[in-house]
Amino acid sequence: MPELPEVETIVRQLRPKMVGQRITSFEILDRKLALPAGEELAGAVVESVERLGKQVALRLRTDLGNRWLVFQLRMTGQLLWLEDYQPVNPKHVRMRLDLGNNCKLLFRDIRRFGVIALGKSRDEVSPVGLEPLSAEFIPERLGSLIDNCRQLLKPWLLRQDRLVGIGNIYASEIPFAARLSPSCRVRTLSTDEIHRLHHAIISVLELAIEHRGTTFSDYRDSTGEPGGFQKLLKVYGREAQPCRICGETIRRSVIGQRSTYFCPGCQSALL
DNA sequence: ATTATATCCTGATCGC
DNA sequence: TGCGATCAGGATATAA
Repeated sequence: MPELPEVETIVRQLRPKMVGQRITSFEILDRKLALPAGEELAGAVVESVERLGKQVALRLRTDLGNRWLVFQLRMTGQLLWLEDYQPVNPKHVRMRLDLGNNCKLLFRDIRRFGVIALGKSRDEVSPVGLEPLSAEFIPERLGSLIDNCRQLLKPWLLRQDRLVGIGNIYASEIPFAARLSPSCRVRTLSTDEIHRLHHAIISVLELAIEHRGTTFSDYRDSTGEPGGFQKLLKVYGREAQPCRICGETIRRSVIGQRSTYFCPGCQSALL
């Protein structure tokens, strides 16, 4: 499931390949994908490739002005970059962009939860939450985002209207790194705990980016390669295995209908 | 206002 | 061998 580190990995790979390239043609192969005014895409030039939360955004220069083409990969979406006649698994391809020199960008998506949108400005296509790797994200800002919220920590981390980019894997890994229970109430966190959480969010996401994201099932980068961070997961998917820090048995519980993993030894205030 | 639940969708897995 | 049930979860709409 592509979260911030996985999407960042894809964006960093696509940027040098795509910037300056012209979209010569495109095809939508899944009629579930609606793209109003999609005809504006043909002939557009890619000005930049950016990550907006969990979205991959292409800023395009078209005859009608700037356009933003954004891909939400959701559960199983992949953006695959192909050069020349490089073979690819043709199944589940939902959209194809043709660029110069026989290069193609394929949007593959097994479960078809992914979404494509076309907007006229960055604001129009940006998620509302704060980027956790931006300079604005400081402990005091985290505190004000939490404010008086009554939610448990783990579901709070999944809220894209507060912080963007965290999904179910990192929403377990971050509380572990902060030594906080995923089921503690965010409003009860002390100043010290807010600082630990702030540091954990940044360090876990940055380390995961260094390792090109986590492949648990379907995630692949734009070259089709899996990530490397799954080898470094401390709790996610490790139910009944020993904690790498304290040796206690990692446990799984369901919070907000989602699997949640934690170490009862390292993370206080258990469920 | 907040929190819980249902929905979308396919492939992998499991029990019989 | 096959078949049905279950599970995985990002985001959103709707219900409580």
